[in-house]
This record gives sequence, C-alpha cells and structure tokens, in this order.
Amino acid sequence: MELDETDREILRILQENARTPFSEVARRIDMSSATVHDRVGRMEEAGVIGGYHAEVDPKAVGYGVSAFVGLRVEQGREEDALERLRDIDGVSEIHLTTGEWDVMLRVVAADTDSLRELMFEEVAEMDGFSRSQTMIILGTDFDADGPPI
Amino acid sequence: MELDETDREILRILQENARTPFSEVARRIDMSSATVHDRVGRMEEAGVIGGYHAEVDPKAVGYGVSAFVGLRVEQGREEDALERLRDIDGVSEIHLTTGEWDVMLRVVAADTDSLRELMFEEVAEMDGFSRSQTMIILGTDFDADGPPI
DNA sequence: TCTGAAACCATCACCTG
DNA sequence: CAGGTGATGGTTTCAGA
Repeated sequence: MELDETDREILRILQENARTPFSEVARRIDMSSATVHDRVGRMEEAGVIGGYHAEVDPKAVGYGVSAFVGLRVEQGREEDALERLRDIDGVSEIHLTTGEWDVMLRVVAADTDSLRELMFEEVAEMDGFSRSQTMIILGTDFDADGPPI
Repeated sequence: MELDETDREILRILQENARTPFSEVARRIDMSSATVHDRVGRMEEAGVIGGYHAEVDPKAVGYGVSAFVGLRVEQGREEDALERLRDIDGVSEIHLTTGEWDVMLRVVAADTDSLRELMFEEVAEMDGFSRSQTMIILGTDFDADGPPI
C-alpha cells in the first residue's frame, strides 16, 4: 500500500496515542473525521496498522525481570523447537537472527528465581537447542513507540 | 498500586485492543462504564498503563531491516555514550544488559546498505564503545502484545 | 473527500449500598 | 469508598453528494 504524507501524519498521531479521537486527529491534520475514519480503515485492511495496544508496565503485573535469551538451534529441528518455545509462559518475543545466535527471545519473569526456572527447567530441558545465553535487562534507556515515521 | 482481578481484566482487554470503547469493556466485565473510566484513570495515574500505541508495520513505512546490536562500553563513558545513541535515527530501543554485551540496541533501517551506514558511520565512529555485534532479524515468530496478565 | 444525521460513547456531578 | 445513574456534549460511522 502506498502511503501519502497525510497517512503518515495519522500514523504518527496514533502511534503516540492510539486513543486519540478521530475527530481530534481530523482537526490536527485539517480534514474531516470521515476522511480520517476512511484512511485508518484502509490502513488497517492493508496491515499497515496491526492493532492498538495499551502499554502495560510489567512490574505492575508482577514481572520484575526481563531478559534477552540467545539460543543455538541444532540443524533440522528449528520448527519443532520454535513451536515449543511459543508455549512457554513468559516468552514474549521469538526472533530468528543472524550472528552469534540463531534465535533471540525476549522473556519476562517474576524474579531471578523464576527466570532461572524458566531457563533451566523449561528451555534447557527442550532438546533441539545447544548453547544459550541470558542477558538480563538492567534498565531501559530508551524505548520508542515504534518505527520513526 | 494494588491491582485486583477486575483491573487485570481491563488491562487484558486494552492490551489486546486499546481502542475498545469503555462501554464495551464495561459490558464484558459486567460493570458500568463509569467504573471502567475510573479504574482506567487510576491505572494511568499510577503508571500501570504507560500509554496506548498503534502498532505500525515497519515495512509499510520504509524499514525493511531490523536488528539487535550488542555493544561493549568502555569504563566510565556510559552516560555520554548512551546519550549519543539516543540521537541516532533508527535506534528504537536501548537496553543495559548483563552478559556478553553492556548495551543492547534494537534498530530499524531501510535496507542492509543503510544499516551498514548506521553501524559504520554512526555507531562505530562514536568513541566510548569497543566491540559490537549486529544480529539481523530474519523473521519474527512470535510477538506478544505485552506481558502476560 | 465532505456533509449531515442517527446511534453511540465519554465524562461528570451526584446518588446508593 | 467502590460502584452506579443519568444528563449532556462530543464522537463514530455511514449513506449520499
């Protein structure tokens, strides 16, 4: 889908605050809210907008620790291995990557104890993986709302 | 802030779709929308809800490549180095981590050429860093809307 | 892309158990 | 004091221009 500057402005506004009323978006880009409604609908259709999500503080819901986990996958067992990872509670992202690791996870856990359990009782027990490395996130210095638009 | 099961249900609904009208949230949790309005307001105040964001497909806005970048920081130069990273266009997350890397970035770029520029003309030129490693994301297998609630 | 209108929703002051 | 009611002004949504 081809986006013009108007679409991009709408995206910027909704990326920053997804609950901005279309009527206000319309005011800010100087168009009618029917047009905004239209354009947003088309961008949702096309998959440009994948959804709208409340950003929930992990600590507030009981997750005190986040980490990246790099994994090496044994040849030929990728699919099976990935499927089982998806079912582990606390695994919130699974990426396939180049470089030192084949798979990079993002995980959340209540505390370091439950992170250890997650790693040693769930991930390490799964076969299909060799080596892993856990990089605990000590702090996040910057976290954009999404890609720059 | 103390969250009860009602708060958590509201969070689940808004994490999945931040534009759900409070009146519908109210219907689903069997309460009045005034109560939902109230609870959401309190959770925003308390920072449990950090915001609402449209999820924008990076490819649709011209970013064909995403990567994780691990960096080693030289002793005593952390603050200065982090500040300069934040100003590089395409750097969308900056995390401090334990393990092999001191800093883990998430970056987006138009293509591999501009990723190379980003790395060699911007990051590598900055002093305060030794070693770096770029892990290009070949694909994302799973991406949760946020922490499990 | 807009106008206009009906249905719908957010929000607030004020009750109620 | 958390939750509900009801009024009102704003918002969404859609047909038709």
